[in-house]
Amino acid sequence: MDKKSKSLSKNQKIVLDFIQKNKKPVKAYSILSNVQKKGINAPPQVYRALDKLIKIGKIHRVESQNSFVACKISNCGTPHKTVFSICNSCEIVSEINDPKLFKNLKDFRDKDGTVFDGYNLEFFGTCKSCKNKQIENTKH
Amino acid sequence: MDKKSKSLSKNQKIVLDFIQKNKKPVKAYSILSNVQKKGINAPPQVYRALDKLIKIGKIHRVESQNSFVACKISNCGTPHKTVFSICNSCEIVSEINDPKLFKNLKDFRDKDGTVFDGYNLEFFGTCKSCKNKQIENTKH
DNA sequence: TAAAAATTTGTTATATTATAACACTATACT
DNA sequence: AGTATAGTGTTATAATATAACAAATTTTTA
Repeated sequence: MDKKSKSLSKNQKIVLDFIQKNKKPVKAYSILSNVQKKGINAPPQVYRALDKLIKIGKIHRVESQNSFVACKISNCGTPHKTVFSICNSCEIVSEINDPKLFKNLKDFRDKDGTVFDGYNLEFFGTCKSCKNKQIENTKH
Repeated sequence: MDKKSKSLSKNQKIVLDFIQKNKKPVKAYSILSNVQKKGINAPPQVYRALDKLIKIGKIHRVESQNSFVACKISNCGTPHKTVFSICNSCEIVSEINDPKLFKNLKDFRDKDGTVFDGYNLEFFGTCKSCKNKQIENTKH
């Protein structure tokens, strides 16, 4: 079907599997401690798998958190073109899929007319659920 | 004049001064080793100054590089509303000041209608000077 | 299909980035 | 003057990431 998808190696599968099971982004050393029972012993094994998974677009790095999250955009396959919203309170991260915004970013040129290969955009705010909790805590 | 500007402390001035002298973003430990002669001895002193300078918008953190750069937008005073272009080759970083893009980002709402407090956008590409060098190296 | 090339693995050690905790000092506020 | 707030200096350590090397595996291609 998908010509691009060379099958992943053992460690890459293990790491991807763990990341995909998590709703929130996960940290490298959290991945490590959670997959040690599967035979991954040391940081380089995790970081190598992460590098590869990022390169093929299966996961993204959340720069402001040093954490990693599965790509939610069906087989986007594009690393380094990412938009996230991040809750300052619970730190949950959602990948944003907004065609109009994508177009704005894709079409952006700087003053020199430079065309960019990629971008990373992180929005910060308070998610709905956390906002509701804050309101709850106010009335007492 | 500017009611907001409480004067900076000694360490904050030293750190800001060093960052402003550099065209490229600087790393925390590079700051440290460069200001030791001025009496800053340990990482926490640097990181505290960085935190404060970020909070008041004098500098910004370049998330993908773990580095710090002076704000180029005259007294923008707004932390966490940043747009950078980053050269993949020489790693030079320019702060982008594009009103139309700012408006797009400011006005952006996610599906839930969440309003965001801030954002960080990093564009990646090859700067003009590096592109020219690459062309130079091709013809031989 | 055998040899060469490229990728992945496992491992140890170490580099880099960042914060916790504590006692103390300076500055601003009323 | 007294208290609150912010900043300092210090030691120790936590958290994140990579270098380097030998071996095994998979992919390519001749």
